Amino acid sequence: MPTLPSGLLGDLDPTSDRAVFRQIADQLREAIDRGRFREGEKLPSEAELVDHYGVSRMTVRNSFSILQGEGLVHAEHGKGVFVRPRPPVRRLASDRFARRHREQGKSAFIVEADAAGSHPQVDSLEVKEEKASQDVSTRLGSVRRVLARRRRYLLDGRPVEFATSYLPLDIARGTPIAEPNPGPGGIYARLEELGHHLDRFEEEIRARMPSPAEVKTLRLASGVPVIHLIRTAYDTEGRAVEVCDTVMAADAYVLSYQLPAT
Amino acid sequence: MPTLPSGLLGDLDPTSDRAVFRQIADQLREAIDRGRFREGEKLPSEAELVDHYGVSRMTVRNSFSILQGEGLVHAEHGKGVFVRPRPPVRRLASDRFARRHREQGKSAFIVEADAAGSHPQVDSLEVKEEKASQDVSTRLGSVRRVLARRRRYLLDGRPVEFATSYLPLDIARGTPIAEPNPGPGGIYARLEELGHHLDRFEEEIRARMPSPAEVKTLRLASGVPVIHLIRTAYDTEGRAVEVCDTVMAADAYVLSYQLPAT
DNA sequence: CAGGCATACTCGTATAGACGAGTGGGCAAG
DNA sequence: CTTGCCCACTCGTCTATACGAGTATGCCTG
Repeated sequence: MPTLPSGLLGDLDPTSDRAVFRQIADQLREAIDRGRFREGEKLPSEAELVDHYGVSRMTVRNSFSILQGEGLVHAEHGKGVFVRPRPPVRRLASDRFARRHREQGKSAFIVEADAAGSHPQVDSLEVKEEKASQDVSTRLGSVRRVLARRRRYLLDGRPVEFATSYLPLDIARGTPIAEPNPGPGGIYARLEELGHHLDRFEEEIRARMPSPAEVKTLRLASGVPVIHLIRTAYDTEGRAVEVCDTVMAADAYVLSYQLPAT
Repeated sequence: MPTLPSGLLGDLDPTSDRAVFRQIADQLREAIDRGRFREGEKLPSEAELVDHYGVSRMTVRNSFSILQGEGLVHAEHGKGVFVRPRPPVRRLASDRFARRHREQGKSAFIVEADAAGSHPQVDSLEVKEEKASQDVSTRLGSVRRVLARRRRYLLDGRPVEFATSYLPLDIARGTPIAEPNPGPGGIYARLEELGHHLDRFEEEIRARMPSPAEVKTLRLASGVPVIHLIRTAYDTEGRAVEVCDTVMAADAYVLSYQLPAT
């Protein structure tokens, strides 16, 4: 086992109140922040740190688990612990549903990702009628059953977003909206063709840690939160015509909104 | 030590591939989700779970640390492990900076919290001139130095938000904006009085795990992400007149935006 | 009755050891 | 040279133990 380059990491302060594993985590964090370890680079192995600090292995692992919780590092079984690379972020602008973006044949996601030089994919397509949850029912104005459209978005093979659209059956049933591929411009284009002219959207944004199911679906590393966005689309008569529930890997997104200062 | 009520938690599956500590975490998580343990309620102690499952204490603690990372529970030294209560959320509407909200003498935060029946506070007031960071400088259009206004917001004694406003010196120096208390309507009202008529805001939203400093300032429990919001205010001439950098405890906020479907 | 202390229970920190499993490189056999 | 195995190194899981420190309760003392 190669010994640790001296000077890379400091020593422990036995007089400090701070727990040993926190001191080790502090030193590793600082080294990462200062760029002594770069993105994707391997940190010293547990055994090396055990030697360097003269502590037991569980103490070192405890330090790593702190950094993992902060989303700074991730462990790979059999390989080592690595500085977590920051993925390229997808910027969602508040005008992303403007009519002018709805002209092309491909979905906004595909067009935008292609432009950014990434390889986009959409999978997990599921379209079915189901009972509306309490929340969705309230937002759509007390509907019992809805058409649900589920899909997962991937960039360069990595899942980044999982979204479900809910539409009242009297609007969607028997229309292209109920097809797996609703056609150019997506369901908003279809809604307008069907006479439901869109007036405004309302978006609610939360952030939280993912459920185990979300970790699985989005292949999330530990220490990565999700952004939970719920969008409601209203037509010009003030009726809610769609609710879209989206869960995004928070390390892959920046949301951007333009607000008038009225 | 009281023995665990039978039936509350299941048994382990020795044939399962799933690690023991994950199985225990699964069972606790499910019990919480089903409401068998309510918000704020104490979970079985480590010793009780050691007895119930016949595993070592570190294994039980490992299970708890999973649930802590998910933000489901929090431990209190000397007391026990508790289901983390969901605090009341503060809803931020996208029209919160509209002029009509700027008339009253008190800040938007105080007015809104009072209306919601909470006890609001603002502290950590710091107003000083400093060197602009690279990011702030870019956003404000290559300024070197800025006026920085820092403050922390609390609801019912709990810190929920930490914000810093940056303004170019040529706008803010020597004006009420450079005073600790800028007066009724806040700095946006002062900006308009000084002839900088606000035209629009741009808000960028990210979510991530907090830094140790943010954990301290916002007294965050583990497993609680932060929402990082950067707002830039533009005047009618298109000049950026303020950048506000805000870090919010994600469990205390829902952001809401109204978007036209143009 | 009031105050203080002892105690039991809680989680926090740390050690030492064991075995398992994924990865990758080198060496030996074909 | 290629194939396949072995081994070293990595992290993952689990046990058993020890002591420290915060909390709450009840008893004992004044």
